[in-house]
Amino acid sequence: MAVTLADVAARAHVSAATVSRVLSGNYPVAEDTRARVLRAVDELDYVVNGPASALAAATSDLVGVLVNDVADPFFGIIASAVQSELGAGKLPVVCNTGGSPERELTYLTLLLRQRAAAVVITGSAVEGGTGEGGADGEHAEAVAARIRRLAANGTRVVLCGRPAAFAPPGTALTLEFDNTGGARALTEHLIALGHRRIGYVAGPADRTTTRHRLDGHRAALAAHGLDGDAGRLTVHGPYDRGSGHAGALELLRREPELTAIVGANDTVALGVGAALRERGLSVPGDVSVAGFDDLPFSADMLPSLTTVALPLQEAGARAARLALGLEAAPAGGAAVLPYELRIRQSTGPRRS
Amino acid sequence: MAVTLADVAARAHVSAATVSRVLSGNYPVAEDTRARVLRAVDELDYVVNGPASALAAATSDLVGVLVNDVADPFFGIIASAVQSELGAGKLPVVCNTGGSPERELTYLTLLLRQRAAAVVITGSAVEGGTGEGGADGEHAEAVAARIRRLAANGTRVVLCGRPAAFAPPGTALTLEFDNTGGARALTEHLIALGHRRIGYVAGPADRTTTRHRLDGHRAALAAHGLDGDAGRLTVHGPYDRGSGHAGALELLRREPELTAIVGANDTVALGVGAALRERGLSVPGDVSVAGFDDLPFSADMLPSLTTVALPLQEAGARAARLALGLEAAPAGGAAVLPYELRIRQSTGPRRS
DNA sequence: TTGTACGCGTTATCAG
DNA sequence: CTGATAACGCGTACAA
Repeated sequence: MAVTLADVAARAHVSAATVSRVLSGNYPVAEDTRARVLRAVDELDYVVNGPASALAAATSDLVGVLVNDVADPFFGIIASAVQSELGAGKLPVVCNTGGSPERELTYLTLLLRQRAAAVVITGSAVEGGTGEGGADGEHAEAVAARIRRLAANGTRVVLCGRPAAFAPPGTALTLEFDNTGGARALTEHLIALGHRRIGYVAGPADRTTTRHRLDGHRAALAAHGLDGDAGRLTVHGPYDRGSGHAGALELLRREPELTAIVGANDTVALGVGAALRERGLSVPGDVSVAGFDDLPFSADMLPSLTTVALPLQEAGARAARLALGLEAAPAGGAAVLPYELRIRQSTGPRRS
Repeated sequence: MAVTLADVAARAHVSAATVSRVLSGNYPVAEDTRARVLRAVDELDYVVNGPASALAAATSDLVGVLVNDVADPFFGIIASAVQSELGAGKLPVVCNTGGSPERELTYLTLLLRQRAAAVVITGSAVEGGTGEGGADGEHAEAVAARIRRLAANGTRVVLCGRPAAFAPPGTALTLEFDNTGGARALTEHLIALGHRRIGYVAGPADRTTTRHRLDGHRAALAAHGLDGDAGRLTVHGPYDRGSGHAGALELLRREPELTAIVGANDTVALGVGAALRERGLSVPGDVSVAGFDDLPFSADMLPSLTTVALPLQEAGARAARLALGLEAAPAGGAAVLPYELRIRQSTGPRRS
């Protein structure tokens, strides 16, 4: 890695400054000079020193992408879309936080250290104990502080799937999913099918996404006077298959007359379905099952899963464009992305 | 971002060099001095300038991870494992190459520019037209050249799921999957069940993984004198659901008497199953179906999918350790990871 | 349009 | 164990 700007400059008989300008492309340079420089670059197989230019320019071409876990298709799809939209030139630094605010903080600091050009924070936030919908837990405060600092440094911050309230006003752009609307539509669908005792296997109680989806579910129930039992018919657990399995069993224990179970997401619904099968219950004959997210495999389940589709890909791509400043900020700095109810075979009329 | 090493030094009444040593931790510093420095760091909320230190130290703490597409669980799982094993401090730069050698080259160059500490290259390679098992296409040459340069720069290179032949000798460590062995075992399983006419929906013809899996399949067939028809009973396509769907239909057209179809991977098998159902064929009653990779959803399909499990997580974690130099290199610089045949419900005795 | 010269914030070498 | 000081390689006012 011996060849530097100076070497190229010498070979092209120009100054280092000129080479820099040719490579940056943001400054007028005579055509023949440029050609000479480019040839020298090629002949020497010169590769820019990223850290050096980042130091001098005070910004790198790294873009941080915080996700719970890339192995989870929900995040994998978003991360993939971000990365694709970034195009060559920008490099996505994908960080698994596992949903832990501490690790979020750690990575945000690391990204701050790298002078990242932008940061996309995906996934739900952990809510503080006291606030309701606000961002006032101590961790939320710390994360907000980091975001403020990032923004002050010129790093663009985009929240994707997290309420705008979790970043100080004016420091970030936000893309939210309509979790409440989707959940409500889903439960309305079940109620329309005649279901009255509907179980809900929710995510961890302290996540915003969990609460929003639950809010939508409860709103639908309340609209039909069915919310009296809501507390008893709700169990919490992580957003995984095991939680759906255990949750379904627990719900059935609490209320054998259940005719429908909603999973906090598709993966949970998968576990719910498996538990039901083990119990000898048919889906949707005995019990209807529904999920959320519409991950790729959901349509291929048997029976295919009724769920709520979220524009994950679009969200990621748009987040990337916002992060690069290629797209105008949405009005008010935040946009809500639409959901789409996907009624498939796992839900049907209530058993008589 | 005004606060620098010098500011901290001033506050702690020491030199910048001392602060640097305290923060790097790789140099003896008096206990009280260290405490004073640490306090100053804390009080000023100092954050190291990554690019600056990368420039001075000639290496960053970025680790490149090249994958086909993180949205694909196969790669998502590996990437996630790499990232988790990296721990805080190292940042994973995840690059989607879409399997394209050009983009692989582009990202490798970008990583070279960043002075990445290490690079993990996952996924199969594209084979040159002339060679057989070698790495002599022009693209392969170019990629090899980049790898050589990376290695020369001190960047550790780890190939994960790609033959060692695709990196110049001594420049990279390799973790390979036993695709051939797994494929052979899978087809042996089908043959043992009585199947004689077995279709195969393979991946793109020019990928090493495709060839290796096909080799294993053919070897099993040959061992039982069933390879006469192999060419006719094989179709190629991308590693996706649509390919499995179309492939199954085409195979059925070519040979209506087919009693089993193997997909190049689980996603392809999903498509195969869907096509079969549409044709009114039952699985495994009429036709047995098998996949490869054992992705998370495979066990939950109905019928659950017989497949070959690969230690994706372990591979990613180990690749990360090799990349960090935390684990001794395997003998000969390359290790082959074991597969595990997972016999489930999608395969059964040949219909009579 | 091109060259000069300095600064970016760290690390590492070399004294002390 | 600690302090100067010289790189590290590039961007960019400023000058020509």
